[in-house]
Amino acid sequence: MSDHPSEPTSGPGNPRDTAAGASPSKGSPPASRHDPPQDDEAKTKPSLNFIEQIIVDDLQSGRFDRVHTRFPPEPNGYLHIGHAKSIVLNFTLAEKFNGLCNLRFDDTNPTKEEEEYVRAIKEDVRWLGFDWEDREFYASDYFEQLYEWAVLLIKKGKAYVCDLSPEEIREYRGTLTEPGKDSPYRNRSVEENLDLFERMRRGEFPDGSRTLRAKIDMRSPNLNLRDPVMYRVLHARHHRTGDRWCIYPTYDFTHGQSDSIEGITHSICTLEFENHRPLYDWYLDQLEIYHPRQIEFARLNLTYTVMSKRILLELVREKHVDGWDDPRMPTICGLRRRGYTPEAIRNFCATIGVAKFDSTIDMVVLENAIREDLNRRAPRVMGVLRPLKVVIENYPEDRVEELEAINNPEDPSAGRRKVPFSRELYIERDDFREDPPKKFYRLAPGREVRLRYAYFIRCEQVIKDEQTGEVIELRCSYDPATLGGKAPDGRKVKGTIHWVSAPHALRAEVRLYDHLFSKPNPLDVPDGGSYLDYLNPNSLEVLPDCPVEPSLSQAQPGDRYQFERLGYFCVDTRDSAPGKPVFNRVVTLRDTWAKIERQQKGNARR
RNA sequence: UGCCUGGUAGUGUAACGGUAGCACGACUGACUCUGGAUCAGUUAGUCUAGGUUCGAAUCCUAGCCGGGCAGCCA
Repeated sequence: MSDHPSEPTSGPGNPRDTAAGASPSKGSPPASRHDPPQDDEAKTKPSLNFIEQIIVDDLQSGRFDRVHTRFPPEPNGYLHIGHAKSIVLNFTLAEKFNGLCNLRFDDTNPTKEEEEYVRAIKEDVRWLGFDWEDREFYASDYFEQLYEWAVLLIKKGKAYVCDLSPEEIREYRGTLTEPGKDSPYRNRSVEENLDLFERMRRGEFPDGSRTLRAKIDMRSPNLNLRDPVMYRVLHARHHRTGDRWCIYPTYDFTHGQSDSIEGITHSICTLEFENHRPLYDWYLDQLEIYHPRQIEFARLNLTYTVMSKRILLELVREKHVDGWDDPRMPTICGLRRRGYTPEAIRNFCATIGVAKFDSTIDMVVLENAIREDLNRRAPRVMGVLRPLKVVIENYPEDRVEELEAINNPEDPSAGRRKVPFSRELYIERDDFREDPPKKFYRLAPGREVRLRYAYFIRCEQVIKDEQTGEVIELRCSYDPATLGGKAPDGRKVKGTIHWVSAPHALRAEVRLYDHLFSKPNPLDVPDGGSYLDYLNPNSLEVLPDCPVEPSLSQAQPGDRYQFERLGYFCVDTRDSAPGKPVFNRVVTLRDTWAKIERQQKGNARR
């Protein structure tokens, strides 16, 4: 990622020495020898997003002379596509301006965080293609420093130990429209506060009995400034610090200082922290340490899914999906298992842009991103999802031809392969209609179509199940002169369909996915309802036994293919077995016929 | 009723006081051994009302509408 001279980074326990001495208001950052960003690039490339614009301005004005960002997840769940937006933003911002981006875990709540999430988050960020080098940090590494800073604020008379219960704190806080009132413990002496806070650390008090609070302003119109809690008593084992602590700093007392310690220049975060910025600034000012600049952007929303970690957790715990990596989940690992590529996700993040306006991206934009990527790189194969048997009556019983097929028309270097052809084939049920509607170009009684890479065939006879009337087999004839798909007499066929030779077919399980939710915004529920009411009952369809061309016996877990005319499919990394592959449908191909059919039905109804 | 914040085609996103552009979608058409891909074209927008200005999406004022905030979550 970075081929430039490495930045003198600060590590945990090694706060920049310049930090404490820096003028707090200007927050003059530690010097670095980086070239300022290329102004010409900024000018020749006029379309900067608003964050890039701010950075360019900061660099020009001299507020900063380098760019250092960070991606700060809490390890309390798996990353989702919304996090991808933030990851891509932070890492590419650093890249564009020749700077650095840290990975920092904001692990200040031991009751919700786990080592497993840390592992998974690192895997996902790496998979997306980003490298934080040796800059893997943890807010928990700063606990001792944070404690000292808390003591400093007590000594300055800017923090106090409060004995109010959680309920009382809420009552004293006031409401959105009414001011709060001072805690009765607000004016304890510095000595008493110091003593109490130390004893909090020593574990003398039970959970929830006392807090350390900043002494700011109980009448502030910004509720975050009404004496916010800095430390709470929590006798919980932390995944990294073990039992070393029984008091933990709140996120608000941690985040800004962590960015400061790491010498972050631009702290990119989501909109809901806008109201917290004055508080972060207050801490930084009181502590007289280096100021990063916080910039808020709108988080990603996508139609037909949810981005809330809480809800995602619920879907997993209540088994509405098959784990965090269920291919229907918007998680990075879910998308990965589904068959999405990192490139597609990064392109997606690049195209959706970044702004302060709360917006919802249509799921088709994500789908288009993977289509575009896989169209370029996925080898084509033939597979039949819902087989209908075809017997070519004038084709010799024991004859087998090896026909040549193109692996990827978008990429000549992908080469060609042989596909066996014989008298008995499977075609897609959808490719036959006994009573074809207008504009249906495929097979019907008496009609001729082309079998891809093979011959023209004509449907001579339809065989049905006597009981049910269901079409079970087609009797066809082929024209030997049309091998390769062209008729010497110049006659044309409108349709080309895919097929698999029945005796040669490999059998595969295919999993068809659709939106997890049936409603564009599943969170938009009437009173008494739940997003669960909108879970799409058809989000997964399993086809256990699909004939696919024999070359697929070589497919490895994670391999992606285009099943011609159907969509892109990825060999499942969990359930696929040699000789019995399992394919996940990543996304369908654009389906013009389906659209026409929908319109026809729509018109009929009118 | 408080504070913060935002509003540009259907959906996103540019335009930095000087011709409202781009992408996706939708709709046409061309091409095609994938009804895929590709190519060409059409469609449609500055929340409202005032003001400043030769000129306003951009600056000012008022209004309207949306989002966030009352965890010892992040």
